[in-house]
Amino acid sequence: METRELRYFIAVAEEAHVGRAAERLGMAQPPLSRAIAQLERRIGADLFVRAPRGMTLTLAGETLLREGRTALAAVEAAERRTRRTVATPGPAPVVLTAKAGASSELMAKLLDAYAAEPDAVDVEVVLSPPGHQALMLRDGRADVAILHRPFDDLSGFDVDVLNVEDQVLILPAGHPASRATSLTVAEATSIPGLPTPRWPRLDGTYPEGPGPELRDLTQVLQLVRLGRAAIVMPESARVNVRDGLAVVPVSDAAQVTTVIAWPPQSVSSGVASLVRTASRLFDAPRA
Amino acid sequence: METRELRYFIAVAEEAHVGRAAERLGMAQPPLSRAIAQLERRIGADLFVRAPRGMTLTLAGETLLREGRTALAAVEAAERRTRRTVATPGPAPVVLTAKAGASSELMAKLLDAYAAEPDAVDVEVVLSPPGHQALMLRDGRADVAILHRPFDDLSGFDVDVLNVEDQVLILPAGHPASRATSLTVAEATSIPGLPTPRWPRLDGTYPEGPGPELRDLTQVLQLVRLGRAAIVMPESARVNVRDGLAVVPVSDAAQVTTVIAWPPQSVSSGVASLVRTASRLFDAPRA
DNA sequence: CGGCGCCATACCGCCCGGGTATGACGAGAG
DNA sequence: CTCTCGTCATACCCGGGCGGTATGGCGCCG
Repeated sequence: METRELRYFIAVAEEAHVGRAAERLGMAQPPLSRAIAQLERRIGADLFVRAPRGMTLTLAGETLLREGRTALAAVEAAERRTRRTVATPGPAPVVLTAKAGASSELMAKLLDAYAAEPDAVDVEVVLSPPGHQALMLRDGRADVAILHRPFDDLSGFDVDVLNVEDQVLILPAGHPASRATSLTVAEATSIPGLPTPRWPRLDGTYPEGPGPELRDLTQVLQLVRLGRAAIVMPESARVNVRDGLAVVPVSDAAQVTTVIAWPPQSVSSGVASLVRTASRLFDAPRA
Repeated sequence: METRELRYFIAVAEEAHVGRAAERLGMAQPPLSRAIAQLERRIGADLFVRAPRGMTLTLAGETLLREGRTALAAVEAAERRTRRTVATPGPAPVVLTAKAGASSELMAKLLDAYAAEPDAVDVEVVLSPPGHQALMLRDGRADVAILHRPFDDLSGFDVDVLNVEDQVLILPAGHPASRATSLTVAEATSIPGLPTPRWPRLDGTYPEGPGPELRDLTQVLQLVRLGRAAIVMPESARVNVRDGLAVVPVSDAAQVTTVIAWPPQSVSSGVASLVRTASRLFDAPRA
């Protein structure tokens, strides 16, 4: 199978529509139809069921979509890292990616401590939207990432645990519920008049639901301050809490684990020393 | 980058010789030369240094070889698993791979216990040469594997630890060294007249050294019995020890960890239940 | 029942990947 | 110093395949 075929397949699978997929790929519809048919013949299995409105995946198609995405990311990573190998004759800089607004205190400490190391190399920090960090690590755009269980998919990475914390509910100051000393998740997410905001999925669309659609932490906190929402977050988010906000522990929420993650078989000495610094600084239990 | 280009590059890199690589790929030399040159142009970096005798990798080339191998394996895995998804309409059978002769007792227990489970599916056991298990898992020929640290590269897999054990020296019965109650690695591998056998590397070639070249456990034990060799092995290999052999603990040898490993994002329910059975049966400390 | 939306088929042209023949170039032998 | 050999690169040709346009088949819906 060629990566071109894989790209075509993934486009059609994601759009569920040959015409739109062709447009996205910058080509005409018929050759794409033919390429998909050829792929199905070569694989020896139907990948789509042709419905009168678009196409949907078969079981085999779902397998290929899941595995093919990581495979394609691996190929892109190989190409990207090869390019970067030659670009810099000196010590290779390290690209670190993290979710904008999360673990900022921890990252500041890490970067300060690392810069003081004798073997430190340049660290380029890339703040990307929630959920994109793992993708960037998989396709070679980043060398190392700060990720959070259970939100990010850590599978396939080597990781070191940096921190484990509980979650809290952030809600408008003065709201009756803010007088509680502790809440359950069920209680926290069903307070009348304070719906849970919705975050965009990886493809930019929003899940269905009653809450407002939001894109970053600042927006959320502003909305909470206005008495229009409440949100459950790791307690390290307290550092962002100023006037107008109240915080209540959520007793039964999943613990959030902050990890530093890097691709297996990484040979970058910069990544290795950065990870070493992180483990020395934080080195939390493996919970 | 297309997988075809990647295959070509890997062939040339491994052979360090365009002519031989072309032969191995079943094509003529000139188009292969051209393909490599095109790849270098597209990547924007020299991958080889042209020497009068063959070609050697640059730094960028080494990166592409390392990352490209896993990427290519991922693409092949995607294709293979897609084929296998459709092949069987019923519950999907599971392919388990393990090193021939290793952990046989543990595997027997596991397979017996699993077969008795209510949700058990067919398990196809593939015994392959040492070191090939991880490859098979990476390229989709197997769904789950029994691996051994520190010998196998576990990076990128999800694992459960099943067993941790020390290593012992197996030597001819009656040999003076067999009267020792314990040996160090240095002592065990430098007994006059008892060289350590050499095992083939993944590509089938042998490392340099004084010991005999061998291919499987039976050969080794026979040679030891004949007084021509001695070998350090995990102590579970004692079950293979019969007349004519002696066993001495090796105090400072690395502990051997037996794990069950599977690809991340595996969705096979068969793999999941097999792993569950294994953890329940053995569930060793995570040392 | 007509029109529409969507995918498949038919057919064509051109690019590119593969083949053969040959050149360039450095190493080593004499 | 030169001849030869080994190795990779270049030149050139050919054919398959990929992408393009035009059009057909076929459910759905109005």
